[in-house]
Amino acid sequence: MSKKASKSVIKRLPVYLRVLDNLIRRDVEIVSSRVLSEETGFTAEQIRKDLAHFGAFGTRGTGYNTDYLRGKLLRIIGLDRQTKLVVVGAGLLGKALTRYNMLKNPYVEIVGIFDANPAEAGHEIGSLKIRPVGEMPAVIKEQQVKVAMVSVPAEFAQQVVNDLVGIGITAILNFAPTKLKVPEGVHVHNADLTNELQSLIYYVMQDENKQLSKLH
Amino acid sequence: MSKKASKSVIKRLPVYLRVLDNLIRRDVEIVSSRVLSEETGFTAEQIRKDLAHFGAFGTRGTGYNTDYLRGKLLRIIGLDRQTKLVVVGAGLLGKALTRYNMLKNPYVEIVGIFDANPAEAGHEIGSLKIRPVGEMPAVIKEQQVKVAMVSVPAEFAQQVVNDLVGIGITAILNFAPTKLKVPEGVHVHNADLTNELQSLIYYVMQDENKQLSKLH
DNA sequence: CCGACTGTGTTAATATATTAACAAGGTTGC
DNA sequence: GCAACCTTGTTAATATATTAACACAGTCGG
Repeated sequence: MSKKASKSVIKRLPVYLRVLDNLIRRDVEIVSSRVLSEETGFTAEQIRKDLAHFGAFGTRGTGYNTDYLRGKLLRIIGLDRQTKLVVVGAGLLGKALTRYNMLKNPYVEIVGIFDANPAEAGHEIGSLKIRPVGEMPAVIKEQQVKVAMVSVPAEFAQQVVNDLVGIGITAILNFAPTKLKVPEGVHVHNADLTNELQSLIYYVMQDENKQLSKLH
Repeated sequence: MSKKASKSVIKRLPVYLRVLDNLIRRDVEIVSSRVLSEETGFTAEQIRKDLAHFGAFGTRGTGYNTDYLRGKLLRIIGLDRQTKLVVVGAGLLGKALTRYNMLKNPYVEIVGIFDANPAEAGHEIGSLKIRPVGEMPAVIKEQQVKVAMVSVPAEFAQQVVNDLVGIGITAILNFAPTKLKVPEGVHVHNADLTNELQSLIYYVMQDENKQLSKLH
């Protein structure tokens, strides 16, 4: 354990958490790194090493107690208390993100979804009303929200983010296909869906070229 | 150049492409690795190295011709011909993905969006009608589609993917929060939006803990 | 045409991440 | 309570990725 965990490790923790949630739902009480490997796609060695960064959570000869490990992971990631967040941009993607997290992600609480288009305001997603962006600062300040998901068109993203940072947001999950400039200390994770698709296409094309060259 | 490019490099190529598209739209003809660095967030050294994997595309003392480099990147990624793809699952996310790519991603052509729910069938996204999944095999086979985006609920994802692979799909962008089992040779990229959010929260909590410990 | 400058492409050095190997701890059956 | 068997946690070896350094090629002003 001890020395700080690297980015790659942190990215895998939520995967472990999800698998544990599923195992617990199926009343599995003990799990080995090998089974976790099958469920996650990462190697068993890597999983053991990842977990060892934060402590010794398993029992030699047996494996990991699912419930106990889940609790530890929640604490490590910081999900042991519900994180409040807002969604900016109530297009199809913003709505999808909001509804999905409300229904399926118990570790976060969406306290507001906002849109610049007044026509959207008033529409409901689950029990949550879409509100005009003008009301956003008050909500974020009052509830001391730190995390925002941004799903506005690329051309508005930087301005929106400037505003968010100005009223106390320190972490942004950015779905707009654009590089955001933020002050030191503000975290931005980019979730550019087009990039994922395009790099996937690279591998498809590699295969096709390989097939073609075999014909010679 | 020569020896094959690594995954990390491939993931950055679409970012370069997007930035180049933007520069060309603004009639910028020449760009240096330093400017690309500002626009992408990657270091200039890394950008030069990435591009050098595939050839020498720049001019020393000057920089890169935007139009020329864009053409090279398209060819490298495999986007020089429109890639056909299907979307399976016409929930909010599936609709968002479909509409976004139809409007903003000229490098792919969505040839069908399918949903198991008959109530969805007939609804239109842009000019594309949502169709029942029963019609999916015919479309994929006739048009020889190789790439699919899967945005169905997690519990159906594996079955859907089995079907897709059976009718010729070799690359899948998976939005369902589940590990997919696929035969050798089929590419799966996972775009789990919850994971991104949760690892972001990790960093927020790290900061907050740091703040707290400062008070002592 | 020459010297100062700019920015690429390549090679070397460093850091990060993954894989492998194994010792130590724990369990189970007899 | 001992022997055979598991599975973790740790340390060592390997591979990948990033950063730094710089030689080389081209431009520009005079």
